[in-house]
Amino acid sequence: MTADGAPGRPNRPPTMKEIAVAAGVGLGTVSRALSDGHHVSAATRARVQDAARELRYRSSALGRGLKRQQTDTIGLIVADLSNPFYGEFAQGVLTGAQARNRHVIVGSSGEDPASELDYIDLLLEQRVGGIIAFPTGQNIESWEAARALGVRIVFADRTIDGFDAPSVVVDNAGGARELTQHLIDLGHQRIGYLGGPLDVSSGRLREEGYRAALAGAGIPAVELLIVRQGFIRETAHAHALRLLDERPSAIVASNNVLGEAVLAALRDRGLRYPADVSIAIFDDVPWSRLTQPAMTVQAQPSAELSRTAVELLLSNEAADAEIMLPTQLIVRESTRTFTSRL
Amino acid sequence: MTADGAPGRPNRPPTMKEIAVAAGVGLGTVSRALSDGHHVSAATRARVQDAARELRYRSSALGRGLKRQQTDTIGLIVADLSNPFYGEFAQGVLTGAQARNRHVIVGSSGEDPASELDYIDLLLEQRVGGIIAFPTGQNIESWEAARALGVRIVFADRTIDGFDAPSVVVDNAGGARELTQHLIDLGHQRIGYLGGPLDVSSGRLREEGYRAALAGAGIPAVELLIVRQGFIRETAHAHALRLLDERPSAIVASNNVLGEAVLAALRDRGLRYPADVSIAIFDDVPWSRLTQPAMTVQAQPSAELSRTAVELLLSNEAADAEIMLPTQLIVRESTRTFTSRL
DNA sequence: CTGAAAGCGCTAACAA
DNA sequence: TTGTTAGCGCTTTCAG
Repeated sequence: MTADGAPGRPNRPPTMKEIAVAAGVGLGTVSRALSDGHHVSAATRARVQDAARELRYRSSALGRGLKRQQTDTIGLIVADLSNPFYGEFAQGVLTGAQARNRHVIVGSSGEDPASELDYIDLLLEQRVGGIIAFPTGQNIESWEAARALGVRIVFADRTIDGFDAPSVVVDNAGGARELTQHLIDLGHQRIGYLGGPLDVSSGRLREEGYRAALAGAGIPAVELLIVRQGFIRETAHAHALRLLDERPSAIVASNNVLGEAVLAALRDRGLRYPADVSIAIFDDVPWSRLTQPAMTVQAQPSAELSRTAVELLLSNEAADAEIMLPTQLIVRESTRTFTSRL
Repeated sequence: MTADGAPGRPNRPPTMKEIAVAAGVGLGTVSRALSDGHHVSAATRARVQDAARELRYRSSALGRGLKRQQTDTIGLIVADLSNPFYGEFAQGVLTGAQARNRHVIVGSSGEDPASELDYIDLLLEQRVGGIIAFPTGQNIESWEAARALGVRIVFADRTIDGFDAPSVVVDNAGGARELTQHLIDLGHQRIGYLGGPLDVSSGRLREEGYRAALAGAGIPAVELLIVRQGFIRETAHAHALRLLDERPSAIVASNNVLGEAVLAALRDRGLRYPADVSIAIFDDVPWSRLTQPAMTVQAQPSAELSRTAVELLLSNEAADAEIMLPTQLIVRESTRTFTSRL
């Protein structure tokens, strides 16, 4: 009725040796019977398994890891789990890991290199077998060190110059360019851009895509219309307001959080979209089709992104394998033909 | 210039023994110098630390955990990381854990007891020190077993009948009641409810709150207006449509994903809110203020929820400590006075 | 303050 | 097929 052992006092789980005694076999036999099952007679194996079940045996990943000098652990470093993009990605990684009998230590860097470094060290201490990360772009030496230690590194969404790791990214430049081009096709010229920092490759490439579209149409880039910030919620609102005050006729927001900020800023200023300003967002999230009008977005295949990242981690792709996934432009109602105000 | 050691071949990280040799001291001294630093002369400690830095020493959590028979690992089992509510919660746990030099193995059960069981077993194998979970309500025996093994359990948002664990919840019943009462105060009588499963305590309590509000106002509960489903995205849309077809004048959605589904269903049916039907959502998310009209919600203090969960896990509160956090009704524009159609 | 040694639970190599 | 043994890296006695 009650739990076995003295309740209240933390019980130690049974060890293999105890199973061996209970089953009347040697230690090695238990190990074999419980793992591959090779080199053990069916009868013995059954006896061992019975004993293990009886005593509620739980193998110790600690002992196994120490002996084998490797673990089944995957490290995942995202930028911010409260951003649904990372949430979906992490969910995908978890699902993939569970299917392969692995578990995941998750870290969230907040785009802060110091925090990222913390996590790298931590994961190394845990002797993880591999790490999937959205790198901040710093800490190259630690990434090198990790790899030198035999830890497989896979970068998602971003790459780092000077450090080749297998990576899976979306076509950031192409996607941003297409998004901007869509606005240009609608007749917009004064197109604002609310973007992330340039030292993150995805941020840089999206801005390049934006600029490329402008250049392709012969529209000069106006620096006042290009506002950069940290991809982070905190400061986004103020930046969005600043951008709005430059009176663009359309705005490209380079991720979903920034898109939220633009909408909030719009509301603050009493402006309406797409009447007063067209809005296009890089990154799709569930709410984008719920707003009235619904948002025009460049969707990223987040499920495929995470699935590919896990595959890449567990496969033997070369270090310079860079898989690029296409984005998909979804035109809804937040963008419309430019009409001069007044 | 290149990494030390033969590049390409997975290098083994240096062990304490190697540090000991390099620093010309004994193994035990290295351990002491690198951990508490007690019982070691300042000079020796400095020498050891230098050697450790020199050789890029990374302690092995495996060795330490095996010897100490405990780890700094925290297990976290949520229902679905792609749901922003869990994303925010997980982010909070990660932040709290990092501040306390702990790391987190995250699992996502998808509300599936079998998956939850998988994760419990896995975390037990890893010899985690504690687990924070949104329990499915099943697997009581495994929770018991975990506790018997000395693993501290903290439940978040939900409790399980028949298993007392320290827990932090929000006032689900009170919050749902208040949300429903708000609708009643606006003159609504035919109030639909889109809810979660009854075997999850938060789902059950929210429905009870809804029913209590109705009962308090002398409004009979109409079972056709009460639609239950899995708190999950997949089937939510169809259920929302079904509920809409019952022609309620107002709807309570019992979490943010269900709220999304209601909005999408509304759009499908060509209905408008709050003109055709008032909408109130349990659970606040960033997009709720971005829709036009903005959503009336019952906000949960997710930051406080996760912070409390971590504190509870790391403290020594009694097993039956149940901390209940208040929710906050935020009335926006999606609810309005009932006016008979036609 | 410091060194030596035992042993945590497990796997793998070697004997039998 | 099975038992025995060594040892993974670390902490923690116990001597000195």
